[in-house]
Amino acid sequence: MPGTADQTASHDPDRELLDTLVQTTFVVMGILNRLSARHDLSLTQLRMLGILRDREPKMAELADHLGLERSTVTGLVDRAAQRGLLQRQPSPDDLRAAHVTLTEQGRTLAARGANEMADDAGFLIDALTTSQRTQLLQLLRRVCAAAPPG
Amino acid sequence: MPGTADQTASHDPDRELLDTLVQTTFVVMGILNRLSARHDLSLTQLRMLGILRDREPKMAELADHLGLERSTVTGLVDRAAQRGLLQRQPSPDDLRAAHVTLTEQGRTLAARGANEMADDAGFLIDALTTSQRTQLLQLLRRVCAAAPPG
DNA sequence: TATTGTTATACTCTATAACTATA
DNA sequence: TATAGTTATAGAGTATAACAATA
Repeated sequence: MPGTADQTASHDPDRELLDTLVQTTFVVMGILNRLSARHDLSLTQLRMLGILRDREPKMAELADHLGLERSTVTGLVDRAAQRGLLQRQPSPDDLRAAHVTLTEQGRTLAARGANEMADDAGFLIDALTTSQRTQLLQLLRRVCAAAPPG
Repeated sequence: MPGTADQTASHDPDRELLDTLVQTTFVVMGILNRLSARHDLSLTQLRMLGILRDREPKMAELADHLGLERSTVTGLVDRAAQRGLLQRQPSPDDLRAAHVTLTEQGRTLAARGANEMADDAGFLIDALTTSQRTQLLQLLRRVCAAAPPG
């Protein structure tokens, strides 16, 4: 922070909190990236599997969840389907639409990812006491609640 | 009896905390992605500018900070240099090595990114009281402290 | 010999624009 | 006409392997 006309974290406590939140984001992203790579997945693919664990959205809905363009999702789904992780199911009420659903293999991999995340990221909260973990959970829930529905 | 391949967060509080941490990560990543895109930057490029605000690392060091391969960073630096955001400076002690340094333009953009982050992500902590913000900062610092040096 | 960085190559990710089939 | 999804295209991000120059 020294050296520059720093608008950085300096003395604004909110700024400092947001900086730390961003730093935390990169830490978790790194862990998720390595975890994904271990299974020959991108972070986006892993995230997609996570989303599909409790949803069977149409392509456009999936694109919304991911915050990506429909054409991008076409490719993501193509590659995942080619690996046998998911399928396109025709929609009963709309001949144009397709629902994306996990295969057994996809469901297994998604569950495995969740388990490995617990293993790989567990050390992050090792230094926290039980009550600190509870506190952090409450606070992060409030933060997520502020975000637009994903 | 979790015979029901119990999906999501179930009842393990640590699992639930990590899930929420991941969810928070995707929320912040989305904000950072949109912020970057607004300036025709990728998230990685924005992050690189952030790193270079208080460092002038060699290529290999920058690669370590980013958690990417040296060859990948060659391309990232090439494109950023072409836009006038940074430069390669020859190292005084090693003819092979090059230090990466921000240009004035790069420094300005990095500062602007930090400011806009405060604007764009501020709403995430709007619902928190002052003491909750302090609490969250302390907790996240502890989480980041557990991570390997970046 | 080992290290620093680049090049060559091959993917995946991503967006925009144009297209098709259905609504 | 409008919507769901794909295709075509182009560029960025990423890794692996091979290479040049320096240490």
